[in-house]
Amino acid sequence: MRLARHIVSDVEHLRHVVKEISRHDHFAWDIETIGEYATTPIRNDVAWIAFSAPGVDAVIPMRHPIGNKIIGERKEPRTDKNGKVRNFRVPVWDEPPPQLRPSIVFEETYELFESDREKVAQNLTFDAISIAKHRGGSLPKPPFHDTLVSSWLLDENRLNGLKPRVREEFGSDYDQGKTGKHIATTLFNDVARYNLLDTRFTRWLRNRNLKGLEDQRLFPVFRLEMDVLEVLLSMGMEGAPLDVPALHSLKDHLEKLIEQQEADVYRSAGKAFNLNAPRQVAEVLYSPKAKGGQGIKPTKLTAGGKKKKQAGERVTFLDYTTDADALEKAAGNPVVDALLAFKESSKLLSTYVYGYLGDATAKDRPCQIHSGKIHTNFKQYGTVTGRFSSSEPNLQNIPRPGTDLGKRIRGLFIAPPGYKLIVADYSQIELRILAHFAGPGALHQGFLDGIDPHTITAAGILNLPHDQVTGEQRTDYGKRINFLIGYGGGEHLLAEVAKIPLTEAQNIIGQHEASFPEIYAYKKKLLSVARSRNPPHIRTLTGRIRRVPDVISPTKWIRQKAERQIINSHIQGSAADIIKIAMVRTHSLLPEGAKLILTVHDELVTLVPDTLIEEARVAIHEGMLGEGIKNLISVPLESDTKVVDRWSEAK
DNA sequence: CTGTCCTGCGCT
DNA sequence: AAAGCGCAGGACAG
Ligand SMILES: Cc1cn([C@H]2C[C@H](O)[C@@H](COP(=O)(O)OP(=O)(O)OP(=O)(O)O)O2)c(=O)[nH]c1=O
Ligand SMILES: [Mg+2]
Ligand SMILES: [Mg+2]
Repeated sequence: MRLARHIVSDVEHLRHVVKEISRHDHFAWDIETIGEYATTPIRNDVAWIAFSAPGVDAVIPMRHPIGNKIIGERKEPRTDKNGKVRNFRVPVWDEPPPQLRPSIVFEETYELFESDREKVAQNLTFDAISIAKHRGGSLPKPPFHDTLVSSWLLDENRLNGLKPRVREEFGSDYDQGKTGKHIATTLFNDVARYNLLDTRFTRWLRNRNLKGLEDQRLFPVFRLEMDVLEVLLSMGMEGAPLDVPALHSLKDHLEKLIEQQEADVYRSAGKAFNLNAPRQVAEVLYSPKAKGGQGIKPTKLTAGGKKKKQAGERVTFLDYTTDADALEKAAGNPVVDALLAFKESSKLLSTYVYGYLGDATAKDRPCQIHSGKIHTNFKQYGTVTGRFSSSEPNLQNIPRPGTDLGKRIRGLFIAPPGYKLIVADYSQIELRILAHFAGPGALHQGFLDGIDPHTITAAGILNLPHDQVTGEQRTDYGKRINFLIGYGGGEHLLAEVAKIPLTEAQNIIGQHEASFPEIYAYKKKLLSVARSRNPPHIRTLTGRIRRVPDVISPTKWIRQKAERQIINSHIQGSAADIIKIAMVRTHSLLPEGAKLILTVHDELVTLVPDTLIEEARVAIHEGMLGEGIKNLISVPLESDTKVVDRWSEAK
């Protein structure tokens, strides 16, 4: 490859390239980003952009900081993590060649991204949101092909990053040096080559994946996913508004609280130790009183401890778990009680408060708040079942409002003045899907009759009348137990979770089998279908595939685990299908000004101007439950919808 | 210094 | 040995 002629550094060349690309009905693009916020699409600086179409490969540098050779060395004082100032030797490079200004590049390429050509990228949301900044906030227009998503649909179990995919499909290993991780300090021509190859291989991969989608009859799901991608773009641009002053007060509150709780533990234990270090905690709790410990009898091994035992090694009390469950069994011991209190607040402070505010002294802990909003990364390819995952930060594990601290954290997510949050969550979603798949029987009939199985289960276990089951009891003794049993949980775990004797747990599982034979028949059939295919797999409601080769493993425990995964994936994956369809429908039905901002597996959070509440409510209802979605399953779909100022108020 | 594993825990 | 996630801190390897 003659690299130089693909590098675009003047406007005439750029215009020529745009014209060449325009002759095709699709093109791939890829960007390289730099700066403190290189991996934050709403904030990063786009330093390079490259395009690829059949017969066209062009790479356009815009703000690469360095040239092609090292010309010296410089000492730079930096503070290390212990706060000490040290001198680091850093290379000095020559100046980069002349580069086009981003404003010109995005002006000249503007129409390409507006056109009806298919726009191809690997992890398209990142590249699209990153360039929207330079396009006056305008996102590229569909149609799209995200090769990360198509690769994932074709095989959810493998690494679907560009490098491993290219290695697999084309046998090329073009970046052993991990250029992508440090663009700003990589030589100009090396970045150019890297950016060009990424883009070209993305286009090639698109062509490969199109064939695969066809072969595996995955086009309908792929089209759904590309519609979902548009919604994710909008959500990524919008972000979730945060009550920043309240976050700072909460920080002060938690820091004071934790200081006290820490002191409480040390006082009761008679010594100081690292409360975040499980082995140190185990030492204090489980070593005999004579040796200065608490002499508590350890109950359950850690995963590592179990392995040791299997391997025939000796286990000590350092191999026993110090998790909250184990500690609760020793409740009453002052060290344990103080430790439990500490664990709750320290988890919340480090994950949700420091996590959002970041640490100015550590560049791997950036502040996650931008103009009062948090923009999570919803990964469309983030699970093997079809659900999204959420990261940087994860907004799908915000504490429930059941405790004071949980309420204060969930309450940080707000509607600004003049707006409301509409929070809509499907009712018993996966149980309804199970009823659909299992067909006629008690569960199916129950849903037709309007029952709430979570409340019924909780009432049964707690021996309470239905109308006396609290929301928390419904979750802890209803939901958890229904899904535990439904997804193949054993009697010991059931006894543990439900806090009932083993015999009662055995009874409950036996009764379940007797009351819902159709569920067990469905599972059996599903597994035999899965096993009959090569490789073993199932398809969800929309035809999404989950491949579980382990279901034919000769090893019993591996095979049985795979069986549970198949059953769970069929149902969880179908629930994911439903929420994805609902997102696409809702997005297009919402009035201008109302925006979907979050999704939590079976929940949609929408930010709505006060004036549009009723319109938006109707749109969300229609999106989640209307014709065309409710027909997907044979039991009614229901949702629970709340209009609130703070997320914590929806419960 | 960076990267990886383990333990533990937040959520659906 | 219900399923599916991501993140923090400690411990350790390089
Ligand atoms: C809480 C929980 C949920 N899930 C799955 C199944 C649920 O249907 C799905 C959504 O979770 P939830 O919305 O918490 O539960 P739900 O929809 O069954 O009940 P509700 O009427 O209160 O909304 O996530 C589990 O697999 N295990 C669990 O412990
Ligand atoms: Mg629900
Ligand atoms: Mg939910």
